[in-house]
Amino acid sequence: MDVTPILDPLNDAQRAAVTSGNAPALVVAGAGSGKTRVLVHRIAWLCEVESVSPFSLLAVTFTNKAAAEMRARVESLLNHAVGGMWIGTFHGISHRLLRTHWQEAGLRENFQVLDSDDQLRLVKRIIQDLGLDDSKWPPKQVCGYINARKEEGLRSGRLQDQGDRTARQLIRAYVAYEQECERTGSVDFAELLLRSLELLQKNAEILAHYREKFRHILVDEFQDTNAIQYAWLKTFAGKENPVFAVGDDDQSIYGWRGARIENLQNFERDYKNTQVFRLEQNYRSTNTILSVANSLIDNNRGRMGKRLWTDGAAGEPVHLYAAFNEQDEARFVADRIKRWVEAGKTRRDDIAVLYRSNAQSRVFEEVFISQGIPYRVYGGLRFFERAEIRDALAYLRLAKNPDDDPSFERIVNVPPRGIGQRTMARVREVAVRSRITLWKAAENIQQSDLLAARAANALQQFLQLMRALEQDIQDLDLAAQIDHIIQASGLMRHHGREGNEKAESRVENLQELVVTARGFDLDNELYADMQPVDAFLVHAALEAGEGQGAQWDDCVQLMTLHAAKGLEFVLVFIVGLEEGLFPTGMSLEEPGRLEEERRLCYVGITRACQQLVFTYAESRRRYGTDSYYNSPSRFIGEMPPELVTEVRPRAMIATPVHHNLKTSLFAQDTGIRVGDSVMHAKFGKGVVLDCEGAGTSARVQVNFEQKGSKWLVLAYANLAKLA
DNA sequence: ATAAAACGATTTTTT
DNA sequence: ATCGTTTTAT
Repeated sequence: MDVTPILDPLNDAQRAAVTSGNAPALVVAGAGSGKTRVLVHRIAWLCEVESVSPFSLLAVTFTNKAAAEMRARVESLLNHAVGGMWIGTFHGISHRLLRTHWQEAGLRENFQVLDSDDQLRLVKRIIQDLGLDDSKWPPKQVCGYINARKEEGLRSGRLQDQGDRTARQLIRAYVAYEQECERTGSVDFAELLLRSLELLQKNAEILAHYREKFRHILVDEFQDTNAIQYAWLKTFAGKENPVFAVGDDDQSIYGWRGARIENLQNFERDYKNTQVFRLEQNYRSTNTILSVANSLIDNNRGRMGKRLWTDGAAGEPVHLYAAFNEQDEARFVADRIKRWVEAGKTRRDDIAVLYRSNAQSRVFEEVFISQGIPYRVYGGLRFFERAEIRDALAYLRLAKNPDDDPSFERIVNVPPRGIGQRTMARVREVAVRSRITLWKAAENIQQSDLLAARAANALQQFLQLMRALEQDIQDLDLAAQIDHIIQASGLMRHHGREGNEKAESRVENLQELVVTARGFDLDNELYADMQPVDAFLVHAALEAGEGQGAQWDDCVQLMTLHAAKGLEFVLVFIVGLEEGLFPTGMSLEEPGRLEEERRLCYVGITRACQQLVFTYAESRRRYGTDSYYNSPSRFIGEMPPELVTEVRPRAMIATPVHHNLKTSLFAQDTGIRVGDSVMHAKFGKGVVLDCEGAGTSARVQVNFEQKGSKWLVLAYANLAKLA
């Protein structure tokens, strides 16, 4: 057995972890220390050297992306596919367990997954049905309450109000919510975990089977596990199967959504004979950047203790720029970016601008557009979260299963077909009273005189449409089914009719859905034994897809600090480093919250490979009002002053200059810029008023002589420039 | 059913 | 300021 490829690329600490014995192992892996590499090589080591079958491995991650990357890297290292190995997210694996053991789990065979949007809709309705005022009981908060209880493993039946009136109503809502989920066969994200945990706890045979099966359990990002995920892992492990957990307490930034850093800190106590490995050698950043990071994070208490080091170069000092206001801040960043790119030091996509809150991206976008810097903003709605996509999938679901109430609710009047709130209230009433689904209620209600003729007729039409859809798609493949549905349901016509550019993008998204379905890869352990349609629907529910379809060519990356975790860039700007913004004002009351902000800053710093730049603005407009005399973030003061150089690139005081003339970066490709006269095949002659975005998403606003002002996607518009 | 007007929230986000 | 949601008016 040649172990060279497995062990050679590793340093001593990594190798010790990878080759450790059968005991529980905790790998405290600093930023950029090769955490994924250790997991991947550990798997390879177990398979190749310890002769552990891939079928005996369970590897758990938080995101689909991480799971996919791990699988790809294992396969590339081993040089063959590892089909039987369970690599997936907590939710994906739980889902698979529940599909396999739906009976024992007390579910129906075709139970469906509610994503957060579905869940919120349901909770909204329940609050209404309970006669609660939704301004006093915000659905989001009730949702949060339910999820938090589930994540603590608490079902509604076990909760007591203890005379607390608020708690009483929340519990009422939780009870009703659980009943609705039961009635409709729905399982939300937290339920996937809780239900699969209960499945194992209540079924000795099933538990024994999986404990026998999974001899090794590997977990990524262990510091992000919540209470239920921790219990879930512990249940799989039992006494016999070692857990190999990798994580970094200093990068725990999701405490606010239930992640428990203590899970990492208490690992040794919970698992006897744990071996702890520390990965402290960093392969990403300069020594200066690491010193700044180390020094900052030293201000946190109760750390497991870790000090990053590198045998690489010292690197440039970190730069700090005190901006006059947020425009000045963005202009400074744009200026620096231009200099780096023009000097040929990096590509633009190796540059990131990191901020605390999404709202901060705006000013950067405006300035980047005016300066012709292509950029990409992360975040926002992802593909499967878009309303039109969800509508289309709801049609598909309902056609397959008329008893799918959430889907029924969603599309019964989309596009509008005269089935309003009044009609639906009646249908719901019948459904609840007779304990039947909405579909059956809608069928039955025809025989009663509960509905006016017009409403009854509209409802009848809808039922017929769905029956026809079900018939029509029976013999089609997945992509053809979706194609047929978006046409025959009227969704396509509905969006096509509007003609504005938002509607146009919805039409494009629907077309893209067909393409996505065509390219859908069923070949995944987690979709074993499923029909393509069902697998696709699960895929849509469990994986929201990329934020922005295609990776555009060479764009500066704009994202929140949270979104940056796990990524690296040659040049990193951390902007908005002001007290009250970062750390955010809301974190100041609780010391624990402030420490999480500090870890967030640490995460940001350790994204940088070569150069790190901090900025803050002395005055900034937020929520429509200006704040003046902002103090620099305390985090700056917690770094070694000799490593942080304050820069003043402009001798003069920056006067905000309002250039409304936007010079366009697309000028390079098309020669089109603001103010030009252009010709369009359909709309005729017009003048370019505005532009935004970059690359394939670049759009221009054109004022046409005949048709008025329109936004057009440059890539599709085929504009000809007039002399 | 559609559009205008009023209202309200506004840290971070995956599944 | 701005965006999404809900209410109200046509």
